[in-house]
Amino acid sequence: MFSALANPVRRQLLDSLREGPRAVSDLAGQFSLSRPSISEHLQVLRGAGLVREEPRGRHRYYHLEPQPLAEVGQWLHPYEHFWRERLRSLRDVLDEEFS
Amino acid sequence: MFSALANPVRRQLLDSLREGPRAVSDLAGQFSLSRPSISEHLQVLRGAGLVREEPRGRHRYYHLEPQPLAEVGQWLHPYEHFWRERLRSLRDVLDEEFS
DNA sequence: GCAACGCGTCGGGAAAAGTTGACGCGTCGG
DNA sequence: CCGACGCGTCAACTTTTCCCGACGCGTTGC
Repeated sequence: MFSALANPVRRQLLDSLREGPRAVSDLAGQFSLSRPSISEHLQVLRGAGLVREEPRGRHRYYHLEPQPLAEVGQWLHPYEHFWRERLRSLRDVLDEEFS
Repeated sequence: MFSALANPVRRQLLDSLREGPRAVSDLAGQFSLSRPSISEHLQVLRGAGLVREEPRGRHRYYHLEPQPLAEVGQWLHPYEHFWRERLRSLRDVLDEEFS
């Protein structure tokens, strides 16, 4: 899951798919990468359950499938508490400094 | 940032550091990895700003520094909307199915 | 039909990541 | 002062990731 998101190209692919389903060549147009590379990135995303493919004629539309990202949110959750804590204490310091 | 979290060992290191600062050998004990490996993983985390080192005597305590994780939260945020949407519609289907 | 198109996949090469033993440096305890 | 300890770093190796050209297969349009 995390390793699927480790690559910036794959994250950008997901970002693009937020606006709706897209065909491979269409997606590949955004990058200075060969089409096979994009195809393989999409396979990785599919392996993580983050996209779904819908073959339509000779095109193949990829759909965003965001549920697995909830797992990332779960991992992140205990830390959210921590960094909010941090920001709060920072704010307190600043309050004291400039009050 | 994401690539720093891509490795399961590094995520587990962060998890351990949630409970408080720890020395390297102490951390290394949890894994079936050599100590140098752990050291280098910690360097990666330090490069991402996720840990801070506090040398104390011949030990070196690593502290969790969770702020940069907020960046992950930000990236995730637009998707949160999506997967909640998904769960809601799933719930609606189930409601209709079993009501 | 048949040429052009859209894709997946495979083979192979390059680059990056991960792992370890060996070494060196500072610190601690006796 | 000296041996043991904790740690970072380096050199070398293995594994994984990334990228592309080449190929094959089904689809589309003429």
